[in-house]
Amino acid sequence: MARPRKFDEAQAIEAAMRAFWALGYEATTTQDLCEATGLNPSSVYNTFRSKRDLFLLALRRYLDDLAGRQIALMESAAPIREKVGGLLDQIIADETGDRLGCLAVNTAIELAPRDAEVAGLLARDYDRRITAMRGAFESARLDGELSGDRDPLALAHFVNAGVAGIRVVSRSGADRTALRAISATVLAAL
Amino acid sequence: MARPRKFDEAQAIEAAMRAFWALGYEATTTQDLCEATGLNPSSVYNTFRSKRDLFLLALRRYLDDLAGRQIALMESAAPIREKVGGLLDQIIADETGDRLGCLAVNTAIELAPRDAEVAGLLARDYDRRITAMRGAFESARLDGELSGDRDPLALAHFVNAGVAGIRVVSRSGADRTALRAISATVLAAL
DNA sequence: GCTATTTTGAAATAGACACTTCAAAACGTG
DNA sequence: CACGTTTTGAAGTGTCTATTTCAAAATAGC
Repeated sequence: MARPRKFDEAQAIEAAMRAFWALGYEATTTQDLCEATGLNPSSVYNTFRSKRDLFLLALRRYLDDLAGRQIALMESAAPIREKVGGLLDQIIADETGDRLGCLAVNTAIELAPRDAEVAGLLARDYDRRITAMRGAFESARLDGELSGDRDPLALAHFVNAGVAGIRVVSRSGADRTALRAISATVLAAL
Repeated sequence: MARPRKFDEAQAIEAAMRAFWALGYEATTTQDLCEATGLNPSSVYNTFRSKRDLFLLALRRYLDDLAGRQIALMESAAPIREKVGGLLDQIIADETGDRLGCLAVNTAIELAPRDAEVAGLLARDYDRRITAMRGAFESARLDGELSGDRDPLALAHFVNAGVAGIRVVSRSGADRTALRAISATVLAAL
């Protein structure tokens, strides 16, 4: 019926995602995107319409992945302090290893204030993660792992802010020791 | 001796600071800077050499201001929980009021990963604020406001991450109630 | 194997962006 | 008041950026 594509759309979105992730939205040029995906501009624009539309696809993919993994962790059978500790360890490994950081945090800062659609995607993702984490804190309270007077929703927001805070201060020059101190203090506050 | 300037350099830096603050480094154009400062491009470039140099001046100014206010608060005579509570209240007012956010956080995310000089400025500022806050926690321990087994440096890093975390989750869609829950949990953890 | 339809590659385009040029203007000083 | 020097405004400059164009290429169905 027509000439078939040479490339895999999902793979291209993932490549674009990595480019946006590493460079930020504004600093990523169409040339960067073409090099990352291995595509010609005409293919990129024929398939994805615009840089912004491609970014939205990449962001959606990133957020689904992120929320998926966090929700799985929160719904697992481990004790609550192990779940939260595992999450924090993951963030620290992330920030001290490849130093890529987090596309959700980057986007919340760079783009959300002036792009309502982006802000909406982030808010939806935040809600999903908060809901899963609140569920985990509620179960923990029922299991007696947590004192009954703690508010699961407040704790979920608190841990989430801890995660975001670690990411930011890591980029402000805090070293691994500092990040571990923060993580330990967050855990001790549960 | 020569034609005098029509404008005040410090005022121009402050205007530029506000533009970078609201829009981010990449998204702020030379035209934005000219409009914000009320200057002709030739005056901007004659005075400040480049967009990046002007940004560095604006960032320095912002960080000095920020650190100055935080250090003054930490060195004040109030009880430690009042100091930290006041700081957190300020952040929440900031994020729910004019919604401008924080240039230091924005820059740590957008620019620091690919600009060593910027990263250096942020690291220096982070150190100053941590030092002042650690001092406040140390005094509080001596005054018996804080149990003796708490590590003042760890607490300083923790509160700082809490501040940054509140700013990020606020931009991810968290509402005022959520921010207050985070603030309360941080305070309760001291 | 022709046709209709879509993709691809190379080249182009229009506008924006960071920055410059240069002559006229505006002083302090001698 | 004229000189030396710097600033200013208007108008550029070259480069980059997002996006488009268009003809050639590649298929599936007839």
